[in-house]
Amino acid sequence: MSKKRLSIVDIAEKLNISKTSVSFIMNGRAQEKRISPELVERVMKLVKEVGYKPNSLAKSLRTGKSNIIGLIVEDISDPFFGAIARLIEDKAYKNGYKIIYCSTYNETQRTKEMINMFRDRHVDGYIIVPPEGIEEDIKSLQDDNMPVIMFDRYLPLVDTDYVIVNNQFSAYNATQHLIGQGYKNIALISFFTNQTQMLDRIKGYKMALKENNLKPCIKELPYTQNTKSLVEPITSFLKSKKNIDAILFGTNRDATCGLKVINNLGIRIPDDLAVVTFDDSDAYELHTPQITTIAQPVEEIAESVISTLLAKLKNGGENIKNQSIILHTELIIRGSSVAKSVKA
Amino acid sequence: MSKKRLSIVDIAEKLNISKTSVSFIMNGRAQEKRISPELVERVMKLVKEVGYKPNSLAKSLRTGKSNIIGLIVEDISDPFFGAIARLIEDKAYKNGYKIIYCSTYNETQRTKEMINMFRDRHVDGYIIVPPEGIEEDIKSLQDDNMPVIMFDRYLPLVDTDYVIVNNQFSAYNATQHLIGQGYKNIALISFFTNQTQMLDRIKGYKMALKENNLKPCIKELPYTQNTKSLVEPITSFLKSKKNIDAILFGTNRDATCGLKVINNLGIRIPDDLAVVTFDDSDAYELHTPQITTIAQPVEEIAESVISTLLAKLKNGGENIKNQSIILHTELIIRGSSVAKSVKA
DNA sequence: ATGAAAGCGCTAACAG
DNA sequence: CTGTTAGCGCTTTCAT
Repeated sequence: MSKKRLSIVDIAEKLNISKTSVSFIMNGRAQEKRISPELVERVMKLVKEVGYKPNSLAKSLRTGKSNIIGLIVEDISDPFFGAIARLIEDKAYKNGYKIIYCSTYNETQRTKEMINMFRDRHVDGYIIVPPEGIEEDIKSLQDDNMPVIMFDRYLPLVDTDYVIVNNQFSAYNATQHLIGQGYKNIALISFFTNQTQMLDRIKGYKMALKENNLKPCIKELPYTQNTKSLVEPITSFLKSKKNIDAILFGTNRDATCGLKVINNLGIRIPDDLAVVTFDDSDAYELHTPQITTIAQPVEEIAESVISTLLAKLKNGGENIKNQSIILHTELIIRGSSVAKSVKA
Repeated sequence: MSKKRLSIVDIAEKLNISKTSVSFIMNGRAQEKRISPELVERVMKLVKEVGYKPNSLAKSLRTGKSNIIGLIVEDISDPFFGAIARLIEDKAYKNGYKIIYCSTYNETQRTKEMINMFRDRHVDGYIIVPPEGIEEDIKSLQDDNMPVIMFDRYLPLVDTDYVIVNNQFSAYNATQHLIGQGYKNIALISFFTNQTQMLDRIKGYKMALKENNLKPCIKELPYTQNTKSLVEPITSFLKSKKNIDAILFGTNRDATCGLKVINNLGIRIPDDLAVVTFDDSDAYELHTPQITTIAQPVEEIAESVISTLLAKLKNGGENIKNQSIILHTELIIRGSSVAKSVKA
């Protein structure tokens, strides 16, 4: 069929007019340019007929806009990020933007490469879940006037838009909940990082304990794509800390792996050990007993991220000051954290 | 900083040479064009110094190649597709290709639009999990010599590369397993579609039953993004079919929702009802009892898809005949399908 | 109201 | 060995 794509000149030639007119008409500027409705009619008819589509690459080259948004998340196969990616994608498409995405796995070097690839590809805006150490790259993006918005966490030393949740309160609240249910030796198990979301969660956890004169006990895990490698450290931690009676997991990755270990060891929830985790997932609802979670408002996060970015994009990127949007989580209390039963 | 990106002419001018030379050198064709190593040296030094990056848009416009692969899956937030997307992305990047992705939600119209967007964006190749009704669009892609590979299912009326699993045997095998464990009233619950993977699964299920003189019982569900709407039909099905003693779920979506219903109704697994499902997931391993699954070889699928596509891409897209790659699943037997206990 | 022409940054014939 | 030049397809200023 269409062995060769037709260009704007093909259209112009067939109609014996100049490509300028075609261009104006295609871009809805006929009125403005006072092109006769009759001509507009003829052009549109032919365009429809032959299925002419402007070459967006050429358009981008000329205009400098690509209508592509770069989405850089920690791991696209993580349910939390996957769900947000889906929602963002959806809203972006509805606004005429496409998404190029990739995963950082929290690797600084990889992230830098991804940013460069996107920049190279002339994406119009960036949505980034930042690992540490990319401050300079972000600044350089901003120097080029590229809109950048972060979510899940942010870089304290760079002024960007960002959307996060109230991590500190969420962790504080969840810990208070456990304490209220009678638990006293509450551990926090989470991957180790200096990222803001985790720092805040740890802070909230510690504050709740302090308020109640309890001692914190934190088990730091490495960040790894291969969750199997988390089994050993979690197992030995649980074995060595027999007095722990409740665990707060920092992320769903940690919890998913942790629950496997707990089940393997035959530890009963909540009788032997109460469990609360960040991020909701089907797995927790299906678990027996169901797992209490700090559910993040996934839809609101996606909505805030994309609408903030689109606003900048429409506006030409300037004039609007950066925003910090802090959304609230919901503590969904389930069976894994019910009141501690008095044991023999 | 870099208020304005420099172009190839900037480099050429600074060195007082022509942009052609710069272009050849940048593309590693210095040797071939017998450009003096000394000049190459000088150019590379300046390029590094000022951080010159060729404008890939202009390059694409000129060469017709974009180094982008379009990935169209059913739902990026589904664990199965998310995991494959991640692996594909990884391998693509390693080969110098980027990924633009989107989700179809099995909607024909949406898929057509996505394909058009990708085509418009001049992607070099397509990886598609096809819904029904896009045969013409695919053929049109092929008319333009675009490499297309499908996975999870294929379109019987279009000759493309595809990677699938042995769905019929897998369903047959799983059903035989249930029968071998003493179950006799085995239902299949799955979303309704004429897609090949599902047709094959149904076929395998039916054959196993037929071989054993058992009657099939199929509950068809609509495909929907909102799994909440599946609760009602599954609930009423389970309530009305009291004699069912085992269920095979057609996909992880169906199973995840189905398990919630089962748990809600207080039905015990496997005493009241045995369960087997397609697609493995953390949720099934964490479930009590653990769920028997037909695990698809996610890594192999991703590997086959991307390497087949890359081969076509390197080759210029022609000459290589299309391949059908059929990978094998693994039946992971867990507690949800152990031998039926003799009930009172 | 419409068209000519310049140019976005790059590649690749073709010359020299 | 290196440079000139003609586009890729589009937008947009400036003429007419």
